[in-house]
Amino acid sequence: MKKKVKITSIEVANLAGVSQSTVSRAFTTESPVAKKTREKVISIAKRIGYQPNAMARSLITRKSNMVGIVISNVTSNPFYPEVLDLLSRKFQENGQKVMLFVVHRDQSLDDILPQLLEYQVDGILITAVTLSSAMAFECERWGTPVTLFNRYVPGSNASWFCCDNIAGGRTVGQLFIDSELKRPAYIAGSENTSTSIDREKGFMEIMNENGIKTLREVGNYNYNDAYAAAIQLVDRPNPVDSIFCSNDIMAFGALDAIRSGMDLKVPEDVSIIGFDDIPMASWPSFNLTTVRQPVRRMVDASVEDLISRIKTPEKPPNQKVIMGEMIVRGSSRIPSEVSMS
Amino acid sequence: MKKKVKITSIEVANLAGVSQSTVSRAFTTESPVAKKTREKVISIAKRIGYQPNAMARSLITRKSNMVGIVISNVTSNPFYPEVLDLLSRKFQENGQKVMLFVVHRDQSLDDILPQLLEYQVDGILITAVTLSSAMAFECERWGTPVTLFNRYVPGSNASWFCCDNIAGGRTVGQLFIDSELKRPAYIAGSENTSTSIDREKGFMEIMNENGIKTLREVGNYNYNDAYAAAIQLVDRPNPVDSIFCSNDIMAFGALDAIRSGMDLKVPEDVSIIGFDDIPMASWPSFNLTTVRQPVRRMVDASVEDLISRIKTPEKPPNQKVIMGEMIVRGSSRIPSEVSMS
DNA sequence: TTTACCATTGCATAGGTATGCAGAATTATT
DNA sequence: AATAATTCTGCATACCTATGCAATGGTAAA
Repeated sequence: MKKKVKITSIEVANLAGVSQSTVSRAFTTESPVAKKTREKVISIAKRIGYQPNAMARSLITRKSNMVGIVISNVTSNPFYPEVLDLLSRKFQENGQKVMLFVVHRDQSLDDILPQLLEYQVDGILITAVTLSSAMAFECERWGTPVTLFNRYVPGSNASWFCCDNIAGGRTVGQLFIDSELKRPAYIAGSENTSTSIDREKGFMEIMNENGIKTLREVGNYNYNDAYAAAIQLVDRPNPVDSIFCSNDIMAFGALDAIRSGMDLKVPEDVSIIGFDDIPMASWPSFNLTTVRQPVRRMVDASVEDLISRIKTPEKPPNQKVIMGEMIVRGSSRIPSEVSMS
Repeated sequence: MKKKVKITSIEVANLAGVSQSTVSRAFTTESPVAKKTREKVISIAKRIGYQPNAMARSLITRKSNMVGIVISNVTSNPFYPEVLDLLSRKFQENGQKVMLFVVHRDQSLDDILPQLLEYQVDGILITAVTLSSAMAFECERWGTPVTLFNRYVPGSNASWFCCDNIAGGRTVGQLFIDSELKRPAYIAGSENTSTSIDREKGFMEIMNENGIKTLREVGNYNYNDAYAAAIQLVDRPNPVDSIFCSNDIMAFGALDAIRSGMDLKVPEDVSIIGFDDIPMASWPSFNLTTVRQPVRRMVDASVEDLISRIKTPEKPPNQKVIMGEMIVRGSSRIPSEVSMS
């Protein structure tokens, strides 16, 4: 339909009566060009619809101004769309384009990272996905900085920023104990994720310290599995009186299971606490007590880290744990005055 | 920390004792290379960690194998993360990388499209964002095909694929009428979106045909505004008995407003119907009657259209409307036998 | 054995921009 | 007005890979 002729800087140069170099310089802010010349070039460029070719530029500057974002669980947990939104916005503000990969369970990072490296991304941000140390090494060899969001890799020199999941788990446990709940349970997310493992660890620590036996089910970070798990925990001889779910979505599943499925009351019969504090948690239907992840700060820290390591490759990686905040709403019993020491 | 030396095809060539051309050909499936040579090259490449530079390749082939996805509402409506997930997966399956832009209300497409064109994307897919005809023209001039998902631009020659929003609105209206509801209302999304306008149009058509007066509020496609709007509609002398919300998230807001806010019953006092059928709609807490958008088919159609127009630029654009499906659940009164003709 | 033919390979160049260096044009200095 | 100091500009080249064309080698046909 249309002439597929790409307009190059040379044509602009010819029309403006200058050299190609000058056109190039006109489009680079710091380059030395007479103000008048630049204006002429820019105006002609606009008229004929010229735009610099980022590929050619990247080839020579060795900077693509692209970062790779690898993410998963975008549909199963509303927390991650929010993360993606914030990440993407922040990268844009810093002049970085985003190459996105949404990973599914049937895919491995090992197939995705090479594609990112092939496109010369300046850095890679990985969230909700576990990075193998082999791949971490591959990126290191390639000289591309990697930052993990809410995951970590022990051996590597990737940066990472996590919510303090262990502390979060402890806080929840402590709240249950202060509320004199005696039969707690934990519904795990996906078994091999550090987030679920750490939240469980903190929670169980507190329970062990207080000599309280704790049940455990697996909800795979999704609503339906958590719904079923909650039924298991309650529909038994010695039902639990409190459930800590490793994320909010599962907490909703548990809530619905307890209320609609079992026809019990929350928090009178069962206290339920989640993790994330996604926007829905504050909706009247759920009114969920939960641990708020400091998304903004985690995003800011991650992006700033990655960008600074792109600018200064010799910088060492950063690793930081950021505290969450307990948000008490109506789905959990409140500690009575008496029981508070 | 690391030597930032990029490994090029020339080094592989030297080590393998072949020319750079041969290395290049070894990495291109259809190129004529002796099987043995290719194996040697590949193995050496793997050993020293060589990967072709996609930028350089794109420069010469004039194909970036990247498409741009422009999206918004990623956090406010769970429908769009799902769309993004499916789109991204489908593009990946077709060997296209995705450059992502998440647009916010304070941003204009006019700033974003040039960035995509600068990076030589082979095509652009826009969803949840309105494209100005000026920008449509700009892409056309550049020779880059554009496909719209759930939006359309009257004048342009962009492709678009929409759910049949008018028909969806009519179906909802008809259901209310069959259920003998007499005081219906519509809660609009964002005023200037074609989706909200069309759903309203279909709904109002039916109401007008039946001579039923219909109230109207605006919910801006978000939970809180719809919550407030629903209160308005019910907390008044002559309260409504049925509400059609332009998407599911607003329907949840309306539900919570009616039940928690006003302490009324759904569907006994008020019937509520949404649009989208996001996964949450089937949760027991909501159990929402809604119009399911045929996401899969819309995604498949959009991606296939864009890819085919990338391969064959002279192909004319496609425009198609795809029917949704009414999913009846518990939030709406069911037509009695008697009232069915 | 000679000729024809096919499968591989290398050479040379193109794709569009950025940048060091040197020359040209302009301004400041005396 | 002449010279020195700046500011601009153009030339030539590099970035890395893909590909048309010609040359090479080898094999099959005669």
